[in-house]
This record gives sequence, structure tokens and C-alpha cells, in this order.
Amino acid sequence: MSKSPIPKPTESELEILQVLWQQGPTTVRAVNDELSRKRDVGYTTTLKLLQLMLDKGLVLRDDDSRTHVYRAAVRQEETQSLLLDRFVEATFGGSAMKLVMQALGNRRTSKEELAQIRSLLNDMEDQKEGTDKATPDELA
Amino acid sequence: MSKSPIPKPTESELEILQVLWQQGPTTVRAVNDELSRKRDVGYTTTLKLLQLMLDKGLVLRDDDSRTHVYRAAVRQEETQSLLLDRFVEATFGGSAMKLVMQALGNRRTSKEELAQIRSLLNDMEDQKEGTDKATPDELA
DNA sequence: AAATTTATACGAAAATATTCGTAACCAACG
DNA sequence: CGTTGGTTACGAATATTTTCGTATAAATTT
Repeated sequence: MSKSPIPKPTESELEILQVLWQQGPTTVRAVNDELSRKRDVGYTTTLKLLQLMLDKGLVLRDDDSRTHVYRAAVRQEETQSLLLDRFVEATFGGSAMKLVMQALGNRRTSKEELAQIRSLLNDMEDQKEGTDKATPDELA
Repeated sequence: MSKSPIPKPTESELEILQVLWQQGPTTVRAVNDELSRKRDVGYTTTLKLLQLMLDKGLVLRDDDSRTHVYRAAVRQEETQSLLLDRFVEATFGGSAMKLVMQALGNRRTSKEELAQIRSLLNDMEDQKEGTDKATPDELA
């Protein structure tokens, strides 16, 4: 299998990926409408961005009909992981721990969420115990 | 008192801040030496960057002696928090939970670290149940 | 069928971020 | 002194990212 030489998406590209991940295959118009809900952005700007992303391999395009339909070519979790790695490195000197502590400490987190994290911790410790079973739970 | 209109540091600026946070007040030469350990970077590049950062208010400078000494003007945790917020927003659509789950799930985390997080979780739950004026714990 | 609306393509301006060359300065040394 | 070496200042070239204007074409409306 070919390893991705797909580049890190820029800030704006990521914004678009979010839309595509959330809405699935989408027209330029729809993407632009969605982006416009947050900030002011021209239609051709969004179009150009999508075209650039197509070149980079970040999105795919169905151009059967006149109005093209774009969809993400990279998976959400994979991309988030990649960006997370870079971010942890750049901002927290590589320490995911510090990031987690601060992410948890600095904001209101609901009891349910805390419980969920606790559950994840349990799973992880179980795995460490070497009692090789421990079905990996699907979370969130 | 003036609240900070201090801008978000760029990638390169953050790299420099890391050095300053770690080493305290530092000369351009020393910063550059440190940066050079990781990648190839010219002396005047580092100098220019520090000068720009001075303009932006990201660093302070002691220019009593001929060789100036720079130090961070923004606190590490504060800056990390700011960047974390933006990152969570941009990459995880605002869900810190998802970020934490992925940060924990995607890498090997030692038992000690897990315990530390668990401890943090306990503290947070205590705070949720406890009287409204819980003493803010110093962590990490 | 002409006018209007809605698309894409694409060059290029505008805005940011990064890098470096060069001049000028000062201090230490011979 | 004058030379060498280390320093700051700063303009400007590069590189990257973002934005938009304009041309063109297809569909829709009148």
C-alpha cells in the first residue's frame, strides 16, 4: 500500500474538511454557504480552495454533472491524529500528558465526559495488565 | 491596565518561545544554537524573528549590554491554552473531549501518567460535588 | 433566442510568514 | 591605529496562504 504523501491541510483547508466530514459529499455552493455562517468568504475563494485541495489529494470530486460534488479524501481521525501530533510537538514539546491535563483542567467538562474518560483509562490500564483479553471498547 | 492584544504566535515564533520558556532569558546566539540543533537556520533569521516578536509584544528585551537578552513576555501556560483552544476549535470542532480521547488513545502512555490523569479526574469530580468555593489546586 | 443566473477555470493580487544579505557598530586584539 | 570577529538593524527576496476578478460556458428564465 502506498503511504500518503498528502500534505498537512492549512487552516482554511481544515475548515473545509470539517464541513465535508460533517455533511458528506457536498457542492461548492453548499460548502461556501456553510463557511459563510461563520465568516465572510467569497464563492470563488471557496471554489479555488477546493480545487487546490483536489490537486493536493485532500478531496475527491465528482464532476459528472455540471455542479461538481466534492468529498473528503482523507479520513477524519487520521487527519486529526496527524495534526494532533504536530500540535503536541510544537506547543507542548511532545508531551501529550501536559496537553491532556490542560485540556481537562482548563474547561468545564461534564460528569458524563469525565466518566467516559475514566472508562477509557480503565481500558488502557487493563491492556497494560497484560491480561491479554480485554475487548477494546468502541467509544464515542 | 491594558489587556493583551498580543497575537497568536506563528509556528516559528512558538519554536522560539519554547526555547525561552525552557532556558529563561537568552541571547540571540543561544536561541539560534538551540534551534540549530533541530534544523538549519541562519543567525540573522533568528534575530529578525526575535525582533518581530518584540514588536508584537511576544518577548521582552534587555539591551543594556551590546548583546541583547530576550525573554518571553507571555506565560507558557497561558499561551498553550490559547493555542489549545484554537486548535480544538479548528481540528476537533470545539470538542476537547474528542481531542483528549484521541491524545490518550493514539499513543503509549505510561501507567504513571495514567494514574496522574486519574488523579486529576478525581479532583475534578470532587470539585463538582463539593462546596462552591473549592480551593483551586495547583497541579503538575 | 436573448437575457439572466449559476457554474468552473485560472491568473494574479493581497496578505502572511520566513529567510537572508548587507551595512553599520562596537569591542577585543595585535 | 587597523584588522578581525561578533553583534544589531533593516530592507528585501522567497515562500506560502488566502482572496478575488474576470473569462467562459451551461442551464434557466422571460
